[in-house]
Amino acid sequence: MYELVATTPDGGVALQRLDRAGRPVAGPDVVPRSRFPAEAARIEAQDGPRWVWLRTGDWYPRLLHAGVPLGRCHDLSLCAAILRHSSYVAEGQYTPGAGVAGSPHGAGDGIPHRLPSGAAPYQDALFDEVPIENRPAGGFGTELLAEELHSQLSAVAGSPHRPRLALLLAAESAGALAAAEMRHAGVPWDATVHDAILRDRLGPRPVGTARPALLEQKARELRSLLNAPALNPDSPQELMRALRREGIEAQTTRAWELRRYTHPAILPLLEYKKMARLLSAHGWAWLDTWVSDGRFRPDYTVGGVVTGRWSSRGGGAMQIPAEVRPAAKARPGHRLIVADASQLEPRILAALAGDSAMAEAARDRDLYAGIAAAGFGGDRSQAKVALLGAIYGATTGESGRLMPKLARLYPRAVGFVEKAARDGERGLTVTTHLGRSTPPPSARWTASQRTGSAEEQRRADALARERGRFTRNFVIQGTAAEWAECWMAELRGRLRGLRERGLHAELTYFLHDEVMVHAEEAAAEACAQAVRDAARAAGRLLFPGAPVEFPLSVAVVGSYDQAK
DNA sequence: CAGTAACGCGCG
DNA sequence: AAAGCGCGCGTTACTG
Repeated sequence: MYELVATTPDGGVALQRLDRAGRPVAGPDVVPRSRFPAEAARIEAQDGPRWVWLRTGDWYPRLLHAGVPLGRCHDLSLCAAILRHSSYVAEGQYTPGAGVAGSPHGAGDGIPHRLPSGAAPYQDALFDEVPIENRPAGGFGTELLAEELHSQLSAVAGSPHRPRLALLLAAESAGALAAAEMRHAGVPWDATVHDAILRDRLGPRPVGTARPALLEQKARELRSLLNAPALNPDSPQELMRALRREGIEAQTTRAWELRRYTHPAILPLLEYKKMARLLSAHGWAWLDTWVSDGRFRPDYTVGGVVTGRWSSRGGGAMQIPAEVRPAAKARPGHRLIVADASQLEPRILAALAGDSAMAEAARDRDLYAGIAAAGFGGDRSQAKVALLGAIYGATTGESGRLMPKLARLYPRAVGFVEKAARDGERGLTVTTHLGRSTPPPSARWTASQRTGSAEEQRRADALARERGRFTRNFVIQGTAAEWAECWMAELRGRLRGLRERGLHAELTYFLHDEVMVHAEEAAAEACAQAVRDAARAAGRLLFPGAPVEFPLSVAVVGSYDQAK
């Protein structure tokens, strides 16, 4: 059973029960906005329907604020974005927003969907294309949304991969709930610990925009060592000129390039860059802006990456550097359960390709060691470089040289990624295990492939290879994201069960192949077990019966830095 | 002067 | 060491 939520022209909330096919079973009930949380709580307690709405972010945060968590939903916008490109949906079977009168889709005027220029260009807001004058006053009501749901469900029902596609839409929607819940909970963040780290590395917080004392000291040291009394080390141009005068012919001021030179100024310069980075990216300004009430609350964008990975906005939630992780600290009486999937992407490759030899090697907890033992004379680093090269499409260097060897060892796995690469180079789309496809190549890309001059041909070939590397990686990264989203969805349900037993435990952070749970001491071990159970369940959901396992490393710790 | 591109570096 | 994939974001440098 579905419970549809929509806005009414006068700003109220329309709630309507739909059957399993997405058809209304009764007329909508309208409640004032203020009564929505209480009404939602009542309906949720009654039979826990699958809630349906245009965007989870429009409704769920205020329910969480009112203390009304929900179990399941169907996020029409996220599901539309998947179905729109999916190769698991037959051509012409589904058009996003086709039910909207006057929309470019409905009118059939041939206007291609423009990608909205938002933070997440791959994630369409369903009705963004509808001209303002054609939008129903007060928003999109139950009729339009019910029709959209029905057409999405029909697309799934008619798919040759119905179970996979249904799983993907359910997982993506569960992800949307989890994203709102994690923002609501926030990562417990100890500003005192963070400040202590900054003081230790940079000196006390300066007034205004002055450099902190230790950073200024480092700048003075640099000016002296480079014989450049007026040097501003923050300016790449000034820095480059100063380095040149000292005979350092670096092409860029990147740390890895500078490291190749031996000059007394190099080490202090690298230290300066590290310190300056800490200050600008995770200094006091970051703390002021993104941490409040002892919590860091990033805004996750589900499906924000073309592969289906999430992105985030605000505070760089997916780039928390190791340096400041001690500040992510469990509250008194609580613990953090931090878990990550070990070597997820190569394991996904073994499962996707059905490569039993690779799966056999992956039975080792350390997959790279297993593969090294099987064919790289026990050299783990060689095995790792070779495998990552296969997943990313390396052609040069050590990784490129090892490819033939890897291909002899695991012809099915290597053949699988090679096919994805060749398809991409030819302009085809490729698809993850559960059914997320790449968008078709851009018109510019396609035009570039019909070329004349030798110079244009070279450029076209380079673009084709570039797209091949993208599609090669897409199937792996995208399927890994699906596993991780199923893992999180399973975990979310299990944590709910713990809370019903009176144990406080909340999902607080998610990063590609890693989760963090904040739980009271008494619940910590049960959480760790829930995390492991959820991973097994995710493996069975994606690859039923496959001999591939997805081991985790799980740490129960006081602060984030203590994990791993 | 505002908007944008390029750079550089953090994460998986 | 980086390379080969995917991101966000702060700063500097440039453009209109």
